[in-house]
Formats: sequence, structure tokens, C-alpha cells
Amino acid sequence: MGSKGENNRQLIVEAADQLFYTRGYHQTSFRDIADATGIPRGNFYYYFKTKDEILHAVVEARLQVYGDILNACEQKSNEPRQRLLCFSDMLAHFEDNIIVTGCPIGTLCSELAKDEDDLQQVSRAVFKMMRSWLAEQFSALNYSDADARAMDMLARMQGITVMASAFQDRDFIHRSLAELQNWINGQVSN
Amino acid sequence: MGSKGENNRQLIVEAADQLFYTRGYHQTSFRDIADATGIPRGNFYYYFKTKDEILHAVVEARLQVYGDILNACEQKSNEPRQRLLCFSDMLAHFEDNIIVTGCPIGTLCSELAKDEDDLQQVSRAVFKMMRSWLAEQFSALNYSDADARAMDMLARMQGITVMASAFQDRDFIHRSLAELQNWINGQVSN
DNA sequence: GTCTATATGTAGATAGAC
DNA sequence: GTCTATCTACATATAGAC
Repeated sequence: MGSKGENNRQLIVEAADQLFYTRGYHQTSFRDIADATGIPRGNFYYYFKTKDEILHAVVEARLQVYGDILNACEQKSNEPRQRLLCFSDMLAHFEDNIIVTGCPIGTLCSELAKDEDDLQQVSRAVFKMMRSWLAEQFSALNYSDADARAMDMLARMQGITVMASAFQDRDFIHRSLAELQNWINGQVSN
Repeated sequence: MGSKGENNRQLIVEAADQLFYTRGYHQTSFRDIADATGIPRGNFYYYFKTKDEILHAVVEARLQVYGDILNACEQKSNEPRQRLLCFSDMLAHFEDNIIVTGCPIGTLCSELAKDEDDLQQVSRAVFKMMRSWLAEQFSALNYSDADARAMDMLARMQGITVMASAFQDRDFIHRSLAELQNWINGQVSN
């Protein structure tokens, strides 16, 4: 705690987080992370026994980051629709990254869907958190199918990122986000 | 043409097509393709100079396959909405593969979005074909924003495949497809 | 805790016999 | 056209000095 070691560990996780996003998990090597951090390759195994332990740590870090975003949306308003709008704003906030490399969560899941069950489950964690948070908001709007609407909203946002990234189309994000926010505003309390 | 060589070339492309889908492009090695076809590794370089030449050939093959599907939808009906419904049926038709490995086109684009421009452009080709075909159908419904609606429809379908694959949720495909087809039926001629 | 040197495997790609 | 043997680079991972 506060030691040099914990600091290095955090540096590795931050660099890996970024690289897993921009290059993909399998396409990121220890050498890449070493170059990004200045920490020698062999040193990594003091902190992590295997590459997928780094993945676990990256996902933990992401749970923290996106958990903070969810909390921020909660504190911004008590109105569920406002919270949903706040969540959808991520599309605009991360627009620059999305058109180049897609969604960090979605692309990780898509990549690791082609791997062992173990890795799939890890990558799914952030989606799970978002899904249940979104479902809470829809529940607060008295929907009985709150979880289904949560999935719908995640699917809409993922579809937007996939196509915006495939065609590197910034305008498509703007247009789609406007439509999505219209849809959210149409989700009135029952 | 009709020679043994062309036959082997086709076997390589078919095996690579399948493996690029189920394991991803980078995670597929020449050894994997060799094992799948029985054709020795070193032999591949007689047909393809590099791995990305195999990718080009795979995309060509996919353009053929999905082009045939588009033609089939055209022949099935002259009514644009019927054609759009036919296109959306792919979600049900390929359901088994989608929940396990996602969409072959979408996941390829997502993976290669993290690589050089060259590979990105190749992977985008099938989406381009679908996009313009869908836009034709919306144009036939007298929409001035036909291309935008084509993008919307692709985005919706991609979002469905990403989330269905992430949570391996078959029911989500069924439910979402029904909603999508409701949306298509609402696209009445202007 | 830190770092170098290295083990072991496999990747994409090539050479050259047949 | 077909196949074996092999090159070079780099992957994950380890050993062990400091």
C-alpha cells in the first residue's frame, strides 16, 4: 500500500487497459506494455502470474471507472430519465475514441467471445454492471420489463459504436445519439 | 480453372473464412488452416503471398455469399418492406452462430479497426455492400434519408448481435428481431 | 522489489528438392 | 504444383543475480 510496487502495478494496469483497447487483448504483448511503462518485461511476473491475470486487473479497473460514471449520473439527478440521458452522453463524450477503436467494453467482449469461457466471463463484467444499473432506472419508471429495456439500450448504443467505427462516421454518432435521447425521453413513467 | 490448384485455393479460403470467424483473424494461424484442410503450411505461399492476401480472398468470398442472400431477398418480393424483413431474418437464420461468436462481418470490422488502414478497408467491404442495398430499399419507399435509415438498420442488427453474444442470450435475439420487424413494418411509403 | 538473461514455443514467411 | 525443412522474429514465461 503506497509502496513502489503498488505504484508499478498500477502503471502496468493503466498501460494494459489502454493497449487492450487500442490494439486488442491478443495483439498486445508484454513488450508493448513494457515500452509504454518503461518497466522491464520480466518484471511483470512479480505482479501477475499470467497475461489473463492482467486482464482481470484491467477489468477491475474498468469496473471502477465506469462505476464512477454511473455514480456521477445518479448524483446529477434523481429523475431516471435524466440518469439515462447522462449514461447515453458517453457516446458523445468518448466520440473521438469510438470512431477510431469502437467501444472498449464491446470490442473486448467481441474479441474474447472467440476464446475460452473463462476470458468471456471476465470481459462481460462491465456490461453486467451497466445492465443492472440501467434496469434500476427503468424499474424506477415502473416498467415491469426493466431488464429487457436495459438490454435494448445497451444494444442500441453498441450498434451505434460498431457502425460508427466501421465507417469512421462521426455524424452517425451525433444523429443516432439524438434519436436515442428522443427514445429515452419517450420512456415516461407508467 | 478447374485444376487441382484452384480447388486447393478454394479449400484454403473456405477454412480461413470459418476460422477467421470462430477464432478471429489474428488468432488464426497458418497451422490452424493447414490442420483444417490437410494442406501443408508451406504450400499456402504458392496461392497467397501473405496472410492478408488470404483475408482479401475471404472477404471476396463473403461478398459472394452475402450478395447471394441479397439477391434472394430481391427475388422473393418486389415490396421493399418484404425485402427488408427478409434481410433481418438473417438474425434468426444465423442465431446459433451469433450467440457463440457474434456477427462474422461486425466482429471482423471490430477486430481490424485496431489495425492498419489497409485491413480496415477490406473488412468494411461487406458492410458497404449491405448498406447500399438497404439504402436502395428505403429509397424505393421514397425516403430522402435512405442511407441514414440503412445505417440505422445495420446498427440495430449489430447491437443485437453484440449483446446477444456477450450474454449468450438467445431470447434477446428473438425479442429484438420482433421489435426490429415491427419497426420495418412501420416504414410505410411516403 | 528490480532487472538481465534466457528457455521454450510458435508465428509468418522462404528455399529448394521433387 | 506439392511438400519438407528451415529462417527469423517474437510470444509468454522462468531463473536467478543483485
